[in-house]
Amino acid sequence: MRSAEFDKVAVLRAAMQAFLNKGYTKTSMQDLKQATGLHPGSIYCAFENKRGLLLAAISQYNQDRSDEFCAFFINSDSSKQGLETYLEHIVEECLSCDTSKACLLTKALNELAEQDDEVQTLISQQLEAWQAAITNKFARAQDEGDISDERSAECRGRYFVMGIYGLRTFANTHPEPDTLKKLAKQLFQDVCA
Amino acid sequence: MRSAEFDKVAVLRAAMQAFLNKGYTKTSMQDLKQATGLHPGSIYCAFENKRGLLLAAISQYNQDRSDEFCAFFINSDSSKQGLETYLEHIVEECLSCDTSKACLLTKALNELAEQDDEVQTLISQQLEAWQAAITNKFARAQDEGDISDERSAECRGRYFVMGIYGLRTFANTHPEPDTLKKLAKQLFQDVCA
DNA sequence: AAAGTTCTTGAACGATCATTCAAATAGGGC
DNA sequence: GCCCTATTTGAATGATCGTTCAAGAACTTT
Repeated sequence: MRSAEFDKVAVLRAAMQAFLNKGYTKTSMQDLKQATGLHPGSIYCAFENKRGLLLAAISQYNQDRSDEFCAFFINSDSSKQGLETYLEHIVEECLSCDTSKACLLTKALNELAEQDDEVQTLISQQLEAWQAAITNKFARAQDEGDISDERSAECRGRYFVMGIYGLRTFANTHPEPDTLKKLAKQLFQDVCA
Repeated sequence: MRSAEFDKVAVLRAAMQAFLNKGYTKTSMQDLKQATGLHPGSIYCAFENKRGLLLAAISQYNQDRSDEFCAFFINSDSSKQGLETYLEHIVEECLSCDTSKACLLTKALNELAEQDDEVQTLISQQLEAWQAAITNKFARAQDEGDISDERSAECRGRYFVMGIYGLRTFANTHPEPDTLKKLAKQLFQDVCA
């Protein structure tokens, strides 16, 4: 038995960057070859086809983002504070120059949802899990006494997620730090009220 | 002199539907031929190329949406009420089955912004004009005494636009009427507070 | 009604795409 | 150290893409 020579995680991270830069359809196998360092045959051997590479890259992206999210809460005893810092982190991400400011999940969902049910289902499940994780933090914050029980955690989680979607789209045409920070501040204030 | 035989506006509306269904890149000239009824040569004669057709379709889309927006305020003496009805209309649009629930401007911006500066500029200007129109209605509502002057109309306009972006994206994974209506209700309450 | 000009038609073009495959290469088991 | 098997390689393939263009059709003018 001979094992593959490449680092699968590194390849997937390179592929997700390529897909983020140009979108799935416009990213050619040549682009992917250059980005990942893998020849077409190797990609087909490891991921079946271009679409398989996208699915694997999406899963890796979700894993990375999930880990990143959790990191905001491991050394914090205030869930509310963690959520606020997380939101500030997203704003910073929107302000960064590179194209990673978009979310691969929503980007791929917008591009492929209507023509690929499997991609649609996979991404929907991952976005649902992300929303559930956020909702869970709101419930924690309520337990910790930092947020009132007047509105449910589910309600707040949905609104927070909607706000992040909106912020990301808004940042496409208004990448000004002050504007985005002010919007995020207001969003957080409203979602905690 | 012989005039063209086709109805330009009807062709552009058909083209925008095609672009909304599959996205710009994945909409082939064959798709456009079928959608518009125009043969490739005629499209190139009238719009120079596929990209020219997209630009014209985007402008037509913007025109249609602008007219639609204005209609919510012509027979109303309450700008606040008009904005609320407009938001409800957007929610209904998100809930409709067809693919027109997405916005062609944001969809095209997401797909093409990073590789086509002219598309990026055109769409940004139109989104900016849309936001300015909304901001103007908030200023009117303040003049009419229905909304306080505590926060500026610009601030409220930005937040409202951000919320609509978020609602549209959220609807992709959660097309449930009750959820969306509740989110929109909360959004309107927050933006008017 | 005939001529002239413009629009329409759709086959043909080169380019590029995702994908395949047979040859070359290199590690694991004996 | 040698064979076997799995991986890597990259040129070749067929399909599809946007685009072009020459011929035919139709409207306008005289």
